[in-house]
Amino acid sequence: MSASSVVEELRRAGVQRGSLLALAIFSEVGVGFASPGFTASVATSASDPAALVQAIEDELRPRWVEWSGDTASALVRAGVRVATAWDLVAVHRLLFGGWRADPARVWAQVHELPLQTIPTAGPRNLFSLPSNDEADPEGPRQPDGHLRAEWTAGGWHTTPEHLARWAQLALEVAQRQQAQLAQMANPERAAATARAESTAELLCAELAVDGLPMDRAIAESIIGSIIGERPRTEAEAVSQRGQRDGEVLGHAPPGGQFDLRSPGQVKSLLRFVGIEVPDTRAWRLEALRDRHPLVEALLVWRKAERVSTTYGYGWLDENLGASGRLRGTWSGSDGAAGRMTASAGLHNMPADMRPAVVAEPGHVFVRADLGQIEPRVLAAISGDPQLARATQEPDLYAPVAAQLGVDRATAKVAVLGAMYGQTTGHGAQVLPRLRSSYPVAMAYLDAGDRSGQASQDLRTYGGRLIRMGTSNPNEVGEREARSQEAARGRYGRNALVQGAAAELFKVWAAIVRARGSALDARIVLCLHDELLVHASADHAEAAAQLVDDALQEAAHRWAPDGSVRFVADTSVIPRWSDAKD
DNA sequence: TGCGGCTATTG
DNA sequence: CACAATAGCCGCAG
Repeated sequence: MSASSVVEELRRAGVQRGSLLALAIFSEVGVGFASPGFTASVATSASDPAALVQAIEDELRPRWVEWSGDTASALVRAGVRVATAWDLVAVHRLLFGGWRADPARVWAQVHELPLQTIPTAGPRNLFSLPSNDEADPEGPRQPDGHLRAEWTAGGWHTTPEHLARWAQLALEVAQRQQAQLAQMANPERAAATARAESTAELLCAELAVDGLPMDRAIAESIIGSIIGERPRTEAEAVSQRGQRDGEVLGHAPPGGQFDLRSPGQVKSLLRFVGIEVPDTRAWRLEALRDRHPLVEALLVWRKAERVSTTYGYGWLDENLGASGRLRGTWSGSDGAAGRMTASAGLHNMPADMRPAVVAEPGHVFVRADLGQIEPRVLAAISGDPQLARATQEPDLYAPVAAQLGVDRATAKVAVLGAMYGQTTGHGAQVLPRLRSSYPVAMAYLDAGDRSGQASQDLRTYGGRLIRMGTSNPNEVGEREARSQEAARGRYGRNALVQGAAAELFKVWAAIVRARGSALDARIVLCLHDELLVHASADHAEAAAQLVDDALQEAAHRWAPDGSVRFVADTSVIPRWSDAKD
């Protein structure tokens, strides 16, 4: 079947820009499509699945319904980047919270079926229940409504017809998800979040394939300056290690046997030289630098050990490809509040390594980071008019400090402390003034705190469910229980802010991704409040403008009332580490 | 072998 | 060491 005839059939079936078109693709077998009232499948032997998807994208630009980011990854690897998607896993996590989102679970929860009765995989023809579809006893549904284990276990997609059925099921899930989103407190906003979260999955698939441009020679020279040349043999590695250890142990009295990698033994070692500490964390040792030369040596050792074990030659070998791209796995909505996460050190690369992140020849980075995103987000989601007024200033903490009658540093720790749930220290002393100046914002945070303490689930501004796990009061003592309750309160309080910030960030990233494709400007790193865009030097200014414009558009779409201002610090630089402006 | 504790790195 | 994350090694239980 030719690509053009498939496109024509889909067009006749009413598929157009933005309409749901479910996709199931398995390159060895073929591809299945499903839209309302229309299903099709094409075998790989008859047509290249990726080329077919590309043709449909070019002609119709539907919103592709995909079971998960795996589909997007397969497409990107095949060179196809679609504009929009409806990612069932991403929307499932939005609706129901949590992390687990295998097809059987996604299906069950959206159909309000009990999770306990999800069938577990078994031998194919043993104990398998008949389908509840009499016309199709081999079909995917059991009489109890669950998907049959054979259909969810994987490895079954052996024919194009199976893929078409799988696409049909995806479409049904998407429609049910949309119906559930429509019942939420703010249906339009929840649907918008679902679309942005789905697009984030597309972006994650692209980030994983594209990687972060990194100069291996520079990276190796930075590593070399901290831990020395790359060892050529195992013996050399052992000797280098021993030498590093010796630099510290040389300050200790002779005869002792201490493993510097064991916190307990480091504590003993410090006691040997007359220093007693409850733990050996760097910030604590920092203050004791002058007490004994061993402390300084230990701090230097720790830094080198970190590079040696985590961000050293092994790290480069494992994650930096021959093409000069650092690649990790990306997750679009991870953890407590749905932030993006990445492996391979992409989110926690030491600042010392960042000079090695260099744009390719003829290219630059557009680096943009959001200023004070969390308090600005708090102003928006809580609707606090006084805090919203403060966001009009480029430095939000200046008007807050004036309002509270304290210096800027105090205002900052107070605001951050309020969002984190801090109850002691310098910032907390200003809490009463914060409450009287910004009562709406503070009430919003307190409500999140109370829900958390009571183990009641929360929803973010964009509609993401924050599940509050219930603890077992019988298993812990009274004091421990109270401390856990307080921790849940801080968790709930912060998840509302952090989660909403993640939602705004993804809307921003999605717009940059969409607008940037025309300039061939590509996002190569997402870092919670920072975007790194790799662009041709010829289009540097246009790309920078695009990133700034995208933020204003994102803010307008995400919080249309417009009372809160969002600001980005944007610069065009050859290296990630280069100074702003 | 798996897991909690400790530590360091980042936003 | 407030909130979140990834990741390595040690020590201990099974």
